[in-house]
Amino acid sequence: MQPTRDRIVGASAELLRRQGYAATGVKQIVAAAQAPFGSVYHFFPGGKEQLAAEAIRVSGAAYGLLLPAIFDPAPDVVTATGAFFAGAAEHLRETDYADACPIATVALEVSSTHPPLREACAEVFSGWIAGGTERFAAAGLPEATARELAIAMIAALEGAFVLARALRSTEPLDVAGELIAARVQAALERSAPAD
Amino acid sequence: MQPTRDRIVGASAELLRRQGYAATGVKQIVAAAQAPFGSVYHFFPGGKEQLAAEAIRVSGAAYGLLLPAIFDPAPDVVTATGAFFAGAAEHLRETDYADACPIATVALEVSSTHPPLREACAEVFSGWIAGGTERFAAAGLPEATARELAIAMIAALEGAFVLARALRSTEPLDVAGELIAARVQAALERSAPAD
DNA sequence: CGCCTCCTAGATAGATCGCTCTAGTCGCAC
DNA sequence: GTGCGACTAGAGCGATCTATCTAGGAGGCG
Repeated sequence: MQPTRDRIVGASAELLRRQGYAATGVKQIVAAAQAPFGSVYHFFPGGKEQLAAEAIRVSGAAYGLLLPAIFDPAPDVVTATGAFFAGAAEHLRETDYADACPIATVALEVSSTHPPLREACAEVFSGWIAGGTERFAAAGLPEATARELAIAMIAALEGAFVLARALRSTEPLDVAGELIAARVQAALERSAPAD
Repeated sequence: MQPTRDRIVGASAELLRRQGYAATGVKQIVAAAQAPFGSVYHFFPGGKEQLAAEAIRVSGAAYGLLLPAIFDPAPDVVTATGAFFAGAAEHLRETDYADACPIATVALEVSSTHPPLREACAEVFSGWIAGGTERFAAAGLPEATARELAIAMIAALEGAFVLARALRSTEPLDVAGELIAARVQAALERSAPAD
């Protein structure tokens, strides 16, 4: 079994992803993690907030690894972009529309009320944007265009997740994925017309 | 002063938008609405959940009115699309990144835990999609294309809100707005090449 | 062996949660 | 005036929340 601390962080990340910060109790976390209650405050003297901040950073970093995992082995960035959305749609369907973005729920919930958690979310998003920018730039796009596409891709994914979970349909993910992939293609053609 | 019932719904909508469902207490709602506690359970025998469902529907419908308000007087749909995102960005800045989508926070929070609230959110989103489809179709686009653009527009807006609130920047809204407007333009050119 | 540190274990405090309940006020119909 | 329904008003219930507290077990080191 994983060490207690890791189990606590892992269980927190999963619960935060599904139900958000306020609705997730410390008791619920320790029950899911099969950990003693006191251990939470031993490892995280800052309490629930510190634990949530770490869970956000850890699960955000883990989710960010999907970028290289999907983009690097793909034949081209357009295919990779499409696969990115398709994979998200599949995972969402498999988990009965529960597992979308690991941090978006918390991000919206706490942005105006818990500055440390907002900052943790901001760091994660910035990391994703940097990762996406890197991939698009590696495909030959100018830095500024690459960054815009990365932001647009992540925004489209997040928004499609919102619609998909509420509507219980992957249509938004399909539509958004196609649109972003088309945009990436168009940008590539524009930046290197004589391919 | 507005009737008590309306003040309760209004205060609920505002608090739900900013902090979500779980973090918003009934006591906090009546304090903000300057209403007696008992009135909540007089008007909403279903309790907090029923109240939240109505607040979602009301504020969702109100937000949906932005679509005709912006699209109908605009010279063309491309300009309107841009203005839609620009207006959202301005409002977000004005409220110190507190007021974004009135229902997205709740939508993510409750989609897997409170079916009646998920359904209320789904109805609102469906209404917005229908409204957007109508506008794009009126501009001459085929029904299917219009619907895809409407979904993409709303998804991009929602996702940009998530990023913007966390990052405390309107850059995602600017980028997403430009991308969607360009996509609308491209669709128009494709469907009526000999303008 | 004794000692120290790290971690487990959970009882418990104090505040807050959603909600119920009773009592009272107000305006309108007759 | 009298009666009635609609609404106001908030005390208080049981449950649950986060966080603290004390006590003990496990293992390394002298």
